[in-house]
Amino acid sequence: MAVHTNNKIILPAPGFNLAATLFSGQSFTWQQTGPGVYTGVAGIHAANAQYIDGSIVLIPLAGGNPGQATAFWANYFDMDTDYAALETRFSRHKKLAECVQASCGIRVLRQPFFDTLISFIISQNNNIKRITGIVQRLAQGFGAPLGNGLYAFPTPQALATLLPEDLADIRAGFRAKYILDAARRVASGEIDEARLRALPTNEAREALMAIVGVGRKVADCVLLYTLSRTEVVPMDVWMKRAMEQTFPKGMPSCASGYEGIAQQYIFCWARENL
DNA sequence: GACCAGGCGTCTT
DNA sequence: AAGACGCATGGT
Repeated sequence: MAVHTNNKIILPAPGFNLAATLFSGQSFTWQQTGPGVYTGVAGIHAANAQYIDGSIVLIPLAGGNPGQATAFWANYFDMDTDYAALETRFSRHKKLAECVQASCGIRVLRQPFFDTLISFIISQNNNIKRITGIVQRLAQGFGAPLGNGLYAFPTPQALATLLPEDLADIRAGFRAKYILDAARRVASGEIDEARLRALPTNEAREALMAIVGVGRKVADCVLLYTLSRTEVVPMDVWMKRAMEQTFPKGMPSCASGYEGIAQQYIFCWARENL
């Protein structure tokens, strides 16, 4: 499945679209650093990524040993899910087939818990460009340096003791207090990733929504992008508009169990066509 | 259910 | 150059 040789990690992923996935609004920690080359950070890991001959080719820049890095990125890019099979299944529905066509090769990333929680708190009432900037400044200001000008995402502990004014330079606006509330609850153990994983989706959502600044939408993004609860559909106002125009009767049943992934396809299609 | 909470990217004038 | 508008929302 995943091969690592000469400090390279090769993840076979036929039909994958790296750039579309990286910049589809799931993650805010990647940037293009060359033609077809993308540099990104997730947790303590950093890597250059390219898509070559049907495979994701990663050159780790920071993180654990080669074995750990391989396992981390294979999970990150959701290698255990058969996207070809999903696309075939979604394509049974005429309209959803169009969305699959348009989204060409999107995968739903499995991102580190705390990164995702904070990133999506920042994403509320905000746009991708600005979100990326805020996340970057947060990492530079409070994350561990990884070399090459890259910074790990800050730990909950690093943020938990801060005050909103300490985040002024981050320019997160009114979201600063939300970031800190989330960090404190995670640092104290009140919100615990392992415990959330053991919980049914409804209860995990409820627990997340106890954080000030986490509503239904942000909670569902965390459920989908880190806990891989593919049945949730993080429905925002923009998406609602797209859905009502595209699927007046709701999500097609052929997506059943993978609504969140189907939504990602719809989202990409809608961005092009609506 | 209305309204407010930073500030910034982007589009208009 | 300045102003308007909207934002992958949530709290009050």
